[in-house]
Amino acid sequence: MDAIKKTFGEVIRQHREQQNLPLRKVAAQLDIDTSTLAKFEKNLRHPNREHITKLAEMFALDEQDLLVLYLSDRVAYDLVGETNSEQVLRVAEEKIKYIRSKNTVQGVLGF
Amino acid sequence: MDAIKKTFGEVIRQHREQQNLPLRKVAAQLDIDTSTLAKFEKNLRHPNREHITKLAEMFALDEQDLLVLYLSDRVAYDLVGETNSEQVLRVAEEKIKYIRSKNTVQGVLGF
DNA sequence: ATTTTTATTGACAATTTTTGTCCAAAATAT
DNA sequence: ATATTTTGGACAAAAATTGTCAATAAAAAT
Repeated sequence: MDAIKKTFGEVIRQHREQQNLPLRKVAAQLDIDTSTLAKFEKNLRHPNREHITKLAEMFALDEQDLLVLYLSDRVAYDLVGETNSEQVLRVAEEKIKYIRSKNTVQGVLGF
Repeated sequence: MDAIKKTFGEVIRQHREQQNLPLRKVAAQLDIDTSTLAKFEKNLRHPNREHITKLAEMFALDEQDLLVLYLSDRVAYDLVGETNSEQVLRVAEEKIKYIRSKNTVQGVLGF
């Protein structure tokens, strides 16, 4: 009920500190600069899928949960400045369902 | 109940055709190339806020509704490929509320 | 208290993405 | 048939994003 309110970066940092790992070590595993990881933790740079996967592994987190955390950050950030954000989310949900119901088959979508 | 399932581009085109306006005329008002407008209608290019405002004016649409239509397209497009899109939307909604409750004042957000 | 390690941050070049236009071809209307 | 409209690829320009470096600060260790 509170975890939901943490950002991707906050969660990553929390876990890293819990294990007393310096940026250096985690960054090494991700094959990135410590600076880049520091920015992930401050949400100043965006990790890619591979980064997310590796971070989930390292901290024994459910990858899907971590992905949801990350994606919801982005959506929230995009919409927090919009007055109608709730409506946007509701309409978006309907649209996603609708699009999926049409493209029952593969992944590529005309949209 | 069905309008929700239309994209921004589809709606714009619908209204333009209803009024028998060629791309040329609408594009002129927006001060863009006909080709650009054609792409807006096919969701191959993104209009900016000013474009949306002008389009709402031209077709006597509620600007906020049109904006919701446009933003929800983007969110839907971003998430339609994700298995956990519904969860993402729910978490995003909570986050938006949370962020707003913290930044009760102005617009700039640390995030 | 000094040294060593870690974290922070801005600046930067490189890459990627997005943008709008031009142009030629296709479609439609007159 | 001619004129008008629409389409879509290619393109350069602009904008956004990326990851690193390097200098600095902060923290921890000795």
